[in-house]
Amino acid sequence: MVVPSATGTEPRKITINDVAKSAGVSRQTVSRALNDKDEIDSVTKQRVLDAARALGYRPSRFARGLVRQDTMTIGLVIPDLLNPFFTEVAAAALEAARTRGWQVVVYDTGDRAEEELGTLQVISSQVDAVIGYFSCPESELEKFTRGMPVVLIGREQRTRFSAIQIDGAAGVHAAVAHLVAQGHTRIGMLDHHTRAEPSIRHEWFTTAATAHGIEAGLMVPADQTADGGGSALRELLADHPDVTAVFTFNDIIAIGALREARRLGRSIPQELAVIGFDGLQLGALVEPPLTSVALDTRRLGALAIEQVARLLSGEEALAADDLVVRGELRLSGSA
Amino acid sequence: MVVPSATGTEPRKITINDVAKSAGVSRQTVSRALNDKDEIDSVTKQRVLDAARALGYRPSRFARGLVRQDTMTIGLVIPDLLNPFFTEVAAAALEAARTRGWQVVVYDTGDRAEEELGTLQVISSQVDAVIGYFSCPESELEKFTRGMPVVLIGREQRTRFSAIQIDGAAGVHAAVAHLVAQGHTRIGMLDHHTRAEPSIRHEWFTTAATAHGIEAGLMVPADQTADGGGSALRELLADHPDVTAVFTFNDIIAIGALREARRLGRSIPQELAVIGFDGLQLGALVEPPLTSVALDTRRLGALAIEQVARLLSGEEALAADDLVVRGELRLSGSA
DNA sequence: AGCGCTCCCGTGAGCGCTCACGGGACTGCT
DNA sequence: AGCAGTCCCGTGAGCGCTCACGGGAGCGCT
Repeated sequence: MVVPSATGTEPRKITINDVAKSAGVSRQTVSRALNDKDEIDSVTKQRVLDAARALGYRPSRFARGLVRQDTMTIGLVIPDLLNPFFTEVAAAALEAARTRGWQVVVYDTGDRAEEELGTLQVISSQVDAVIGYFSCPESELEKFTRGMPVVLIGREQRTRFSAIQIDGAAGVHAAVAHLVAQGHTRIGMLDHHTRAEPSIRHEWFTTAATAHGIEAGLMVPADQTADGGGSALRELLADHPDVTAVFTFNDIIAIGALREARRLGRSIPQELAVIGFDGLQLGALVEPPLTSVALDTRRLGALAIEQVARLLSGEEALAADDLVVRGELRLSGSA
Repeated sequence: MVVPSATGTEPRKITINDVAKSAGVSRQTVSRALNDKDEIDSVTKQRVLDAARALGYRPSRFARGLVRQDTMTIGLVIPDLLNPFFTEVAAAALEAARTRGWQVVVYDTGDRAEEELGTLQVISSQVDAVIGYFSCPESELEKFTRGMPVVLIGREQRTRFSAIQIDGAAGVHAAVAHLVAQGHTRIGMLDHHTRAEPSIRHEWFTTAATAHGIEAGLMVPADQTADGGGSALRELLADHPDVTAVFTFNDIIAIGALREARRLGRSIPQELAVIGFDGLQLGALVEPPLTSVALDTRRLGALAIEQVARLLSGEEALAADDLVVRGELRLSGSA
């Protein structure tokens, strides 16, 4: 019952030897009691357990980990846990890791690319592998992860690392096809506000659009927030009032656009159809529910963990072609 | 450049001694090179670094942790990362932990109370402290966390553990006051669907309601989902068509109610005012934006980490009265 | 009595690393 | 030449734990 808390004085760590001495046995016997091993008398075992409890003993995970090489800890690095997409990815990774009994240390870089390197440096000496969504150049990544399995998420270009690729080409094509079938001919896109070049999702959009013989130049960059989506939509409609449908970089932007459309008095989907990307659960909460090119985030997490497992065990790693999550059009109320 | 991956054969761990041998120095010199210590020639240092890289050496966190007692890892146990409230709590805790250079291992029990014990058992030998939202009885908690600092979140009754208390009394009072000021007299509540007794939030509501001289008996239990909120609202309105305002257990339920109200053709807030609880960021995404009794989740996370720090260092712990996060009415479009 | 067996328990070794110390080689000074 | 001082580098010890082994005590059997 008495848990001796360190009261300002030297909180010397209680070791297995202290317990052994207190119980009048050897450290090995203590170890046996604690780990539920066989070769121990049940009376002795209870005595040891009591002593351990009385002293407030807790085994050192370091010492144990040093001798038993079984605990696996992987680091999950994401830009922003509050971004629902990454929340879903994280939840999926946690779930997949749990089935293997792995620990997951989560690092949120707060959308600051410069934090990535610091995080990576810390991480590199704390985990057995890394799963993450990085924006820093590959060379930097490589520098801090020497010899450690790394699985990237949503990295567009092929790298020397494993990467779970997100392929939305077919899904976006289906989305545009759907809009065209509904009679839309003027379709805009609210892209992600990247520095220079448009996103790969924009590429998918333009290919799909031209394949359907419609103009694909109606693009406005948007901040990756609901507000960003809203103002981008306003901007788009101001320049091109004849636009009747928009495809967005992701669901957050789409939801912002949805909200803005309502404020502008445009009914959805009659006067403006909206299709997002990601397929967040969140999309079902807004009204009307969001049509989206959905990603299977659970599969994404499972794939990442699976690949880490293979890299770690030296098994044959999954080929790049198997590490793909494809977007799939999920029809709902907004288009 | 060559990173010798374990190719099916015995993936023997490369130790500091291997690097030392390869570089023709002692292990201590290797340690010096890797840890950026002083007493080493820069040429030697480079040679060691090259050797380490060539061998794909990565220091063992266990061995390092065993001798340097500085890395702190805390476990964060939450029922469901996909529940936005817990996402915010987790993000806040991560942020607060980061400023201290602590690692955070996240465990998602998937809303299954029986998982809590298993998780706790694993956790108890893997982290230095636990922050979590548990539903299991205190006695069970105690059994698995002997001698380990534990900080609970939102635990209603006082326990022998530290707990960050959520006090919504004043906020809920303000919410009811606001509704009354708007002329509402028939105010319902969509409570959390607990087993037996109503939630403490419901208590706050009834006290606030009776204080304003209005009937507080209009309660319907709801699943903690948007759909749950929707059907609970439908049920409430079916039984009591004269209800013009609802207070909900949390924002998710409120958002579901909002959606359902729209479907029923009730305009918000004119024909139905809705006030939620939690103050999720999510509330700003729906239309109209949600009025809510908001919790400062960042403060919640910071408090939890702060308390853990004190428990860990043996400093004087924060008193229960300081470990309170108070709900505050945040007015928005829905009421 | 002697053997083998089971049931407990303890001892040495070692996991991979860092800390404290010691000591050689070289410099510059008296 | 002799000495202190600086700059490197290596050696023992030990962090706290588990594994492999050895061995004593007690039993029943031939």
